[in-house]
Amino acid sequence: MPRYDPARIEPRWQAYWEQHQTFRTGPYEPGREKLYVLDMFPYPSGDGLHVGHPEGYTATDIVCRYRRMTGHQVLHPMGWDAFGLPAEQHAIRTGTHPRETTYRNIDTFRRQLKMLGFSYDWSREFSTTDSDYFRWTQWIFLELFDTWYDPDCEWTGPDGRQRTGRGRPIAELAIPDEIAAGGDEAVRRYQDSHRLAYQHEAPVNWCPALGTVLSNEEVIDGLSERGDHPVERLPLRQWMLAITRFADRLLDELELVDWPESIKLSQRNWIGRSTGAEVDFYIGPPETSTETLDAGFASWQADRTACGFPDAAGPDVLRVYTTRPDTLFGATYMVLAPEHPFVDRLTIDSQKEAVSGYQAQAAAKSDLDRTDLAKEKTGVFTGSHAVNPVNGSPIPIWVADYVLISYGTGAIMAVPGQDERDWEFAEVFDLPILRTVQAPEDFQGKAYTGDGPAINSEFLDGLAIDDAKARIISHLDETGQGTTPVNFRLRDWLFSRQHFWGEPFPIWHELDDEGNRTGLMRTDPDESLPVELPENFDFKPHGRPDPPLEEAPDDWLYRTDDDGTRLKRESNSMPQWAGSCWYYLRFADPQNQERFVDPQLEQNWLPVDLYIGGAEHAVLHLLYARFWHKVLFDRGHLSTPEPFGRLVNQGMILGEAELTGYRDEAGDWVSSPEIDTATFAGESVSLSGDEVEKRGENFVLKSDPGIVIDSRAFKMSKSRGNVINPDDIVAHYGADALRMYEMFMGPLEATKPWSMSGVEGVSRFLGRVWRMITEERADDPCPNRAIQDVAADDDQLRLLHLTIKSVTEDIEKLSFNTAISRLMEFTNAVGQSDPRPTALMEPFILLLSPFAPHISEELWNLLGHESSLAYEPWPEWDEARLMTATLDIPVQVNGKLRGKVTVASDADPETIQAAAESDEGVARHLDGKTLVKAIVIPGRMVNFVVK
RNA sequence: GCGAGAGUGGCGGAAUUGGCAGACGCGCCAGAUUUAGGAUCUGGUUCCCGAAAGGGAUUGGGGGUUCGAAUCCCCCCUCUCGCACCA
Repeated sequence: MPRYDPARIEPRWQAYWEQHQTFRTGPYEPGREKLYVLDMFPYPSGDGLHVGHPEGYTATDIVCRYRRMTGHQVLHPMGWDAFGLPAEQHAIRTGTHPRETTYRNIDTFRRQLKMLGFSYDWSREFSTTDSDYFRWTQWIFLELFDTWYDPDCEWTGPDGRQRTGRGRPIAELAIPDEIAAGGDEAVRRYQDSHRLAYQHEAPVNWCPALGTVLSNEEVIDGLSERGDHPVERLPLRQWMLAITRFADRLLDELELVDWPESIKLSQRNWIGRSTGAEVDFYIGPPETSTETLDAGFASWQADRTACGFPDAAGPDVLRVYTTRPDTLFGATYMVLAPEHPFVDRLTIDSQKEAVSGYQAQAAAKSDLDRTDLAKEKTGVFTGSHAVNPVNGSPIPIWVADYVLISYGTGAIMAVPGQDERDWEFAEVFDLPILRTVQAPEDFQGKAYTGDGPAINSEFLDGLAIDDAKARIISHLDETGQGTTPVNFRLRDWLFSRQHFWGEPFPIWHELDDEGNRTGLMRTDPDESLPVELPENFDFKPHGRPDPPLEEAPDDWLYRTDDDGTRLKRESNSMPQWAGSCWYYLRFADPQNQERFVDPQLEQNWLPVDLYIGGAEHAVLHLLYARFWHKVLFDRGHLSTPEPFGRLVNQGMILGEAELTGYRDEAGDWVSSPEIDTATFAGESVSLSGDEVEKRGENFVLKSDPGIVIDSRAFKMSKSRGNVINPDDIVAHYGADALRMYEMFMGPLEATKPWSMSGVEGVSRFLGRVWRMITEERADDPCPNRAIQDVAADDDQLRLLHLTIKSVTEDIEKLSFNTAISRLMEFTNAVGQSDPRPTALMEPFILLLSPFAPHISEELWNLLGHESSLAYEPWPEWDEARLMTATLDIPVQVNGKLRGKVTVASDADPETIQAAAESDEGVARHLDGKTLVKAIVIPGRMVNFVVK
């Protein structure tokens, strides 16, 4: 008597699929519709799969299985984003090589995914840590290194779209004569300064106690997350990628993709394009004092009017960026970021101590501390002044950390009258405030940032903001004191890490006689790639901020080139993002030894048609991947301008809902809204469902209904102890039940709480399906004797066709929860009927198969089919079969439902109205009233309006 | 603070896009089967009044448009998720 036993049938079909290579994508067939469906690249962590993974993976699997049955050629690969810190930290703790840990974790992940029955083409699997893969990651880095961005290049891509601006080979960069005159080395340095991959000093979080560099997330309040050790900010030579050069392209071409608006918006905000003005404030040549400042101003202005606004700010001016040039007359002081190069020079002797102290303080703070915690504005006066270019008045120059060196020019003109931050600062330090926009009479606040006529602004007075901006910009332009650049919030991408477990850079630094870097570089030739990580060396922290690879064996770290130049290998490694930036390309051609992807295969399979993953990658991964894609596109390696067509974010799965009550120190219950979580010192008590009841909006304690109880679901976390392990669910209920439950929980994109009894519900459904098809009481598996080759009746056929239609349409909408409920309705209706026509059961199994493939294969097989149903044609529905002879039509009187009438489905309005009026329940409500209007919508409803 | 999304039974969620609110599942209640438990099957289950027939209320709250609103418009409240001194 075989019951539904997933533990028996699931491994069997998994083995069958593997043996028969059922889901291997064959050679691309021209003319047949293709579908490339991709899951976001998982990091194979040591904890194994969590229940969030199967959510997206099941969704994509359903689409793929469905599309194979509709005749599409489907590309559905899986691989591993396996470089990264956890394996390295594990290695430092245990001495196990990260490679070993990584490949062991991959084995676990692969086993778990196979256990869930996903239809990946495993022959395409790879890991970012495979040298055969990172060889091409390094090659792409060399392409970036070999590319400069020509903002003026007008061209039409293979996609037919016209663009201005293109990444071009560095050899095509025009060398100015004065550079060429400086010789070969000058030319090389000039080229290096234009490459998309370049070097730059950038601060890192150096923790001397741990002897390692930490990421921003690992630093909390200036202390290390592990061990609370102090963290310093140190400038270090780093690699940067000039993603900002592509900012406009990344922004504009968002219109080419089918992504959720919210994700597009996040990207737009992250790129943060703003147009404003750069304005130069005269400070005089070095050594100018406040007394002598005035003297040079007039002649400087005259020079500028004659020569115009220079590209680079000279030593005699402070250049600021502002989006509100119309408020220039209200600029009553200036502020420099503590890191601004002019700070030292502008600080007068008596202020030196205060200023350098302030700079040191700012350097110690992380970016987070400087923003989040700095409620009260801080700063120091340099003692120097600059001249406001529109009215010639000297204004003080301050240093404050509310101005960031990395945005705009690192200096601002402060307009406290129209800027809240500047107002706050002016209040603290008692600086003058001048309103230059007329606030409305009822305006109560401090700084006024709204629109209004300009005041106290001479030739701008009376103009609204936009007009005033235009007017002042043309004035600044004419006098050579300002210009209108575009600014981005987006920064260039810090592309190096001081870690061992990442891709090495294919870069060599030239050394001088003393063994110091000259700043000149050479690259590893393409054919010598990959650059492997060194073997046999201790990757433990060596106690200095520079990368662990600095301690690599000399034969890895040094060599002498043919011309006798001593070279030292780049010792930084690439960040984890690198490998995930292009993996979707490699899947189209994973074994290619000649290229990163064959151009024909790229054209065949790209772009990704459906990309599903968590919203945590809304900005960075998607932006970085788009950036690399565009560089490769510009360089002629790709035919598609965007990597991902349709993007869907799966929602988070929370832990099971919890009911929590609170008791104070005395042990008395306290209502949850009365509790201030920050100060509450009592205990929280977990309650069961029968201890509480619903009263109005809230849950309250049954024993004391005055006490309000918290009811909510929390994010799964080890510390909360509410983590669900997919292995346990599979062991208990089977993979099909887990897959179906995760799809049945609610809409794919919604955040939703886990429910163990929900899993049981779905598992019971699979049991009903099993009994509908099989004879449970027989000793060996055999079809249920109610299943017979008889004709289905009209009602059954209507239900079948309705189910086919709904399930098909729901899958296409990714509305899996409603598709499953349709399948349930079907079994509820025919699961007990006898006989059960084969012609009903077989299409049903096919409809079920994308969701619960194992049980479906088993039942299909039981009904006498020799081979897998994976490529059976998907059932089709017949609209004519959906029609019924009669329809129940609701009848309303004054909008309230008062009855229902059954009429022929093709009845005309008069017939329907007559039937409605004669309905007993309706007639009662019409009786004695005047009929004002009758609305009859055939096939839908009737509404009588009466008085 | 700014931005986005969401508020529907005891719970997760449906609702053809303006036309029978609560599909489907969980939970609960009753019945059948069973020595019993489990499993299974059948029926019921938004709330209130009522023995019933029936009636009333109801999609976070308030207002509006409409014959008709969960759905469209305005105001407010709550929750979740991003971003956060970007000049």
